[in-house]
Amino acid sequence: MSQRNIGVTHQEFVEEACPIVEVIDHVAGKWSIGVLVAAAHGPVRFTELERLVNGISRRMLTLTLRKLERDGLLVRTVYPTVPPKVEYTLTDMARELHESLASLVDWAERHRTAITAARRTYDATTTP
Amino acid sequence: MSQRNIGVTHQEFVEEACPIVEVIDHVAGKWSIGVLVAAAHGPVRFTELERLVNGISRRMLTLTLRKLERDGLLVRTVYPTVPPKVEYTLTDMARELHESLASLVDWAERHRTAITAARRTYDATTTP
DNA sequence: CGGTATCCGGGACGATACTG
DNA sequence: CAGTATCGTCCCGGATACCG
Repeated sequence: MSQRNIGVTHQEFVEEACPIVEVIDHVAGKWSIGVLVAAAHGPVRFTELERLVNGISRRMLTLTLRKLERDGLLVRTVYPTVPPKVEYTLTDMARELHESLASLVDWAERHRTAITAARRTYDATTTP
Repeated sequence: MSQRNIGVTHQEFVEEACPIVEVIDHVAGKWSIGVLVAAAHGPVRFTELERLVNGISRRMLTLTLRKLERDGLLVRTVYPTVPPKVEYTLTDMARELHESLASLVDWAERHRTAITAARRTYDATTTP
């Protein structure tokens, strides 16, 4: 990665090249997985997602949704009612992804105590 | 997330709770997937990984390896020779994860042009 | 209800240089 | 070969406040 990307941010530079690593980074990002999995059941509203995705802030939810919409993984449907109603739906491309994500989450749930234990051991042996 | 986590970083705070989102964040992080997939073939050396994982810097490779080792996903074996030789091997826990990761990478490869196209469309319709 | 705007601290990350 | 150290930048992401 040369230093001659003057006037262009690293973000833009990487997007230009669009390697898989960057695609994965979007799709498998901290919040993206939660949102994608939560939206898999069917159309989901903004506030629902806020509750379903544990620990996400309103700001990050908005940003994550916009990013996923931009990548063509989510469709945003606005119903011009009062109060407003907005629904998010997975695209076919995203639905195809769902199984991989689900198995990832499953793995994480099954092994998270083992991971916590491994960390404690590692920390104990490196910092006495 | 209360504001009363004085004296404790956000990192530490989240690790304490250790929710799946944080486990996934480690495992599915930008570089972690690449490293994990590259190491799946068998024992891999540091320099090999540097070549296999496209675009990673030496620094990030080291940090990623340490993080994965700490989480109990990688075993680091040092051979006390000159020049030194270090091998990284997946643990059983990590090997179990490999299939999910591989299908994720496969998905990303199959759809990355579609994603690039979706972005262009999105950008064109939002910023005229 | 479903956002947007602003502020700001801390972490992610590359570049560069040095080492056993 | 396989790292560590240091530095500087950019961006992630929470807190808070405001809006149609």
